[in-house]
Formats: sequence, C-alpha cells, structure tokens
Amino acid sequence: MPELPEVETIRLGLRGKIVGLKIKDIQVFNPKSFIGSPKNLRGQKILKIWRRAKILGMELGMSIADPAGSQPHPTSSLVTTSLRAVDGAPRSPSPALTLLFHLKMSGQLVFVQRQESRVQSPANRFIGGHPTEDMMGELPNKSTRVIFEFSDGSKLYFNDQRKFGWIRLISKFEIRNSKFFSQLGPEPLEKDFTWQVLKNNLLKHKSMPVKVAIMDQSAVSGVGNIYANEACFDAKIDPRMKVGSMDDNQFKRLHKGIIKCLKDGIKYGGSSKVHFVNPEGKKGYFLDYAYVYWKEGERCKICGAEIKKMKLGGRGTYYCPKCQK
DNA sequence: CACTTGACCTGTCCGC
DNA sequence: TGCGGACAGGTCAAGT
Repeated sequence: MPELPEVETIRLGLRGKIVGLKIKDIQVFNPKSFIGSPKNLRGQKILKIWRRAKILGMELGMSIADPAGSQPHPTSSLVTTSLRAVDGAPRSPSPALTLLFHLKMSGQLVFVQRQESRVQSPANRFIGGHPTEDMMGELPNKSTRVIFEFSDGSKLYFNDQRKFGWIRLISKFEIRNSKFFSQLGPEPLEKDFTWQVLKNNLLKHKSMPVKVAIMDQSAVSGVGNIYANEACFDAKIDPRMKVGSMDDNQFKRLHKGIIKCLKDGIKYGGSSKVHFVNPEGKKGYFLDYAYVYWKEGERCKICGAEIKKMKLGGRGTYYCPKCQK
C-alpha cells in the first residue's frame, strides 16, 4: 500500500504526537511483524522520526538520568553480531537504536491518546477541501499485529491485514551499512533529483516499459504502482514505452510528473483505495484527484477518451490511450 | 543478463 | 449460500 506520499503523511502526522514519548511496553501479536528484540525497547524515548523512500524510521535513546537506562542491555543478536563485525570498534554498552517500519501492502500506524474514544470524531478537519473521514473502528482489531504503549498512556497500533509489513529494531550502525539503504535511489523530492539523474538511472533498463522502470527503487525511491500510473499520465507518456526509446523531452516531463504526483499525494493526505489511513485513522483523498489509477471505463478528465487498463510487469496499469502516446 | 513469476498473507469480489 | 479463482498499493528470491 503505502508509497512515498502515504509514508510521508504518516511521518507528518506522528511527528507532533510521539516525539519525546517514552516506550513503556510493547505487545507483539504476530512474531513475523517484529524483527529484533522487543524488550530492548522498554524505557527508550522517541527522539526523531524520519522517512527514506517508503521506510519510516524512529530514532531512540535512553536519557542518562533514566533508571531504565542503567539496566544491563539485553542481548540482541541483530545488534551485537554486527557490532562485533567491525574490528577495533568500541562496543558501546547501549548502541543507539532505531525502529524501522515498512508498511508494504496493508500496514497502518494509528496513534491513540490515553482513553481517547475510538468513536467517530466530528469531521472538523479538512484535507484538500474534504472533511476527513474516520476509517477506524475499535482498536485493537483483528489486523493489529503490534501495539506500542507509551508512559503517558497513549498507544501506537501497527495494523497489517496481509502481514507483509514489518517493524525492525536495529542499531544506527546497521542502517549506515545496510545494503538495503545503500541501494536506494534518490529521494524524488530532494533537489539532487534532477531529470538527468532520472534519465541515467532509468537507462539501466533500456528495454523495460517506463512505468515498470520507475517503480525500481534503485532508480528513484518511493514510487509505487499508483504514482507510477499517474506520473506517466501527467507526462503524457504511454506506460509501455521502452526507456531506451525516450527522448530528453520525455525524461523531463516524466521527472516533472513524478514530482507533481508525489507532492499532490502528500497534499491530499495520501491514497486510500482500501487500507491506507493516517495516524488519526482517517483516509487520504489523492484518488479523488487522480486521472487514471483505478479509473478504468471512466472518461479522461482531459480529453474525454475512455481510460483503459492492462497489465504491465504483473501490475494493474491504467492509462488514457489518447493523451498518452 | 534482463525480465517474469512465485511467494509471502488475508480479504473481497465476481462468476458459476 | 457456497466455492473457486482472480486480484489488491511491495519486495525479494528463484526461474526462464
């Protein structure tokens, strides 16, 4: 599910709520959803929350004055093995830890204040002109895989119907050295993401349909199926077009289209086809403003032609046959 | 080597 | 009403 705009929406929503909170307890209902040793979390404070591609990170720390911090650091195989791997590296008694979240297809992160009722709250907030809509029922529900409880009594629910998502507790060191992070392509909303960078990275896959290529996270990070469809439409490029036969103008339009669609995604609070909700349990409205994704059989908002669907690289692909050539 | 398929899971929808 | 199959926004490994 969540692509860059959805993960960013979660980051923005959680930022003001959980930074500074101390983790009191954690419940793991599905072991595969949490990698690492959950008990290492007790007493850790959330210092910072960041996003890279579709990954959300929470930096943790113990305050010196905190009695919990003076407890022996429980052994985490993940943490200790990698620290030992560096010869001569001083072994910190309590390495700085980070929680990573990948929501994959159906993950949700919902924050609930202490004793806050989960009944429908008044629709008094607006995103993109919409009253926000509460999508959550009671929590926990049958998709709840992990619950974080903070010392002020508030809770963070990790719900994930399909169980593809994961939470991983690792050291900062491992992040810096992980193959996963080093292979990620540029952040599309940073200024070093130029059209030439996009072109060079995509040209690794000359014979690939462009829509499939921009979902390669090493070419540009954070674009998934929804925004790949919309970016091709915005750029007026047939999603089947081979990367190798694109000219510079098309790369420039595609570059612009990717950025525009991702920014719109964030502006409208993400896409909620089925699962996505923000940390308040409310849906996002990007799909109300989308041109092709999930619009098969509808009229193109630009030219009136019928939006078509096909399969490309195994994924549902939507396009306007008249606008995109 | 480039690209596709299958696997990981649960739930929904559609046709018979 | 029930059953089988296709499909769903991500990513990795295995296969062609």
